[in-house]
Amino acid sequence: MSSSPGLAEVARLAGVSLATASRVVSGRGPASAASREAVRRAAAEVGYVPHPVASRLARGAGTRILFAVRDRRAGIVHDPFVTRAAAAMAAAVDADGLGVSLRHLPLDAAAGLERIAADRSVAAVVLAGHDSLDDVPAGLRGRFAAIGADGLDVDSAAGIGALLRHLHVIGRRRIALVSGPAWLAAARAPLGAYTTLMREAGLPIRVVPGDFTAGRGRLAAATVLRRWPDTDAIAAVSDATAFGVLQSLAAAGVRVPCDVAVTGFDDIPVAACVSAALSTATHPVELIAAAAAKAALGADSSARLFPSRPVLRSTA
Amino acid sequence: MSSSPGLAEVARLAGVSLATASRVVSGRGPASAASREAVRRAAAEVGYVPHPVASRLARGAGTRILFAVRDRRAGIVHDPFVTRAAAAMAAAVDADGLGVSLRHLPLDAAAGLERIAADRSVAAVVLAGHDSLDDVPAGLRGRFAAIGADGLDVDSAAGIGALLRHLHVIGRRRIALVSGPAWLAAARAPLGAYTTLMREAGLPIRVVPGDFTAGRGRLAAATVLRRWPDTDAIAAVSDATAFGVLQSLAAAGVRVPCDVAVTGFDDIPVAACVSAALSTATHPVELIAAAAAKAALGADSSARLFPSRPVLRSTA
DNA sequence: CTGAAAGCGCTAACAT
DNA sequence: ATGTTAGCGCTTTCAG
Repeated sequence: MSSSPGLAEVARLAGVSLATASRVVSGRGPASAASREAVRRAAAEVGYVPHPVASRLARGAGTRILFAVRDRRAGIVHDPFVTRAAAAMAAAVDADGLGVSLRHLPLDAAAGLERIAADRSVAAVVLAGHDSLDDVPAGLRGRFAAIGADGLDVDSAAGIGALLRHLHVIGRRRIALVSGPAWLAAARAPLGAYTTLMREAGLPIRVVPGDFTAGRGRLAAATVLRRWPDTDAIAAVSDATAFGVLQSLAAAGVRVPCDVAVTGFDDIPVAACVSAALSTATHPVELIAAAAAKAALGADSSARLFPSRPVLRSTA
Repeated sequence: MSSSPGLAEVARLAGVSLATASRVVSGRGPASAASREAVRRAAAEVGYVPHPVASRLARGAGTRILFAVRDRRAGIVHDPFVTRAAAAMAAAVDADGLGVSLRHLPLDAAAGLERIAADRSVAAVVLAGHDSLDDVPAGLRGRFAAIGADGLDVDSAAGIGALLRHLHVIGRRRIALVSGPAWLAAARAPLGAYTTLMREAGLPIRVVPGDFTAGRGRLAAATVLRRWPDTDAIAAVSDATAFGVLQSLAAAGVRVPCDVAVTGFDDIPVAACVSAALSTATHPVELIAAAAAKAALGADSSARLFPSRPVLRSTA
């Protein structure tokens, strides 16, 4: 009933050395079937729970994976996609006894990456928003991955392609694309897919640049309507952009999908819900979560009840 | 130019003992101004970067804070609110060299909590979805916080109250509430606020239970319309519910806000955008993020390009 | 294949 | 206030 049986306890009970017990439990290094069995049994008997922190310290490995997001705005860490990703990682590494931390990196990330490489508590790094991987320090070699710049990304060309084909199938022949910003590497694939497919089908190319936001989606739709009034479909490269397009079309009295069909990309949760600009009240989830983390760590913050502010829009 | 100067190096350079250096650097324990200064200088000189993992191992503290969400569905870890919270924590603990991991706990969480308490890699725990804190093991005492059950929550009573007052100001007198499930502690505050305010204002009480989802919002709105046809406002306790209400009203030909005003709660990002059910394509952010985490940790997964599936709804 | 021993980098008594 | 001395729990050469 001691606090927590360690590997030493297990080794003694199994009649082997600490080293052997370690080899068996961690699965690295040789071990005879006999001792393997003995250690297994002993571990089960005393209810051995490994201590990842000790293990990692001994190995010189860190205990957290750092999710570093490069962006102009520090608020990027609250971006829905970033949070989805961070949470997914946090769930993914749980079983390994690791955690993930999230960090915003300004555009000139070189220095930031050096500091990360020097931090021995960092087991590995996941980068996002890094178009070029040239500035990744050597110290990170072998222990980082880059979403969106490393072949590690959604197959947006195929996704957009499937949607464009669908539009063609339902008879649309004058399809416009609201693309991502031209300078963004991640925006090339959808644009390429669009261009290729339109050419193959002998259809006109109608591209208006966007930036993944609803605001630019609104502008883009207006531009499309003005420049090519006979457009019968608009494909946007993000759901947010599509929402903007829809708003713009509604304002112009264009019926969807009879007059103009619209497609987005992402399938964010609300994509399935219609809505009007909603009157509501804020819910400071981030503040509360951060406070909870601090509180759990022992810092007794005074604030326990967080204010909610009404946000009045068009429904009330 | 050695790999990483340790505290020993700093201590030697500062001409003090390891212990003193530790005291200064960690800030715990006494230290004369003189040695404090010496250590500071030495640390800066060699570019000392503390090793949180070693520190925490020596202290017997864990290296991650575990966000444990109790719910019926394992998919709760992808809930937008959960991800927002998890990401916010991950950003909050970054500076401390800690990480956060995310875990789903089934409804009979007792066993799960025991295991968490026994895991020495866990520095602290943040609980969500735990209405009662009776089943929290003693081993977690002093190192956990509970969102929603510990006074650590949004002030929803005030938030809803402000909205209701607004509705009253704009002349609404027959206000219905789509509440949360009756058995949920978190649902009591909004309901209480509503009841109190309606009574004080001498207005009728019209409550229909919901469950925070859009689906129940739709049903609830229909119920309201049938039961109290003269209702001129519907307050929902979540934005998702409000979206459902809006859909239902639109289907019934009720104009918003002229006929019926609607309010939600949460201010989720899309609350400001209108939309029709959108045709789009999936974007498996979670899969990619999890793969990225694994890849960063050295597991060479084969999948690098993740499939996107078209989701056809009403706009195309 | 196995064991003894020397750490990983820092902290915490205890004594001075 | 400071130094000495054991560890934290596990890994890993290096012999045997």
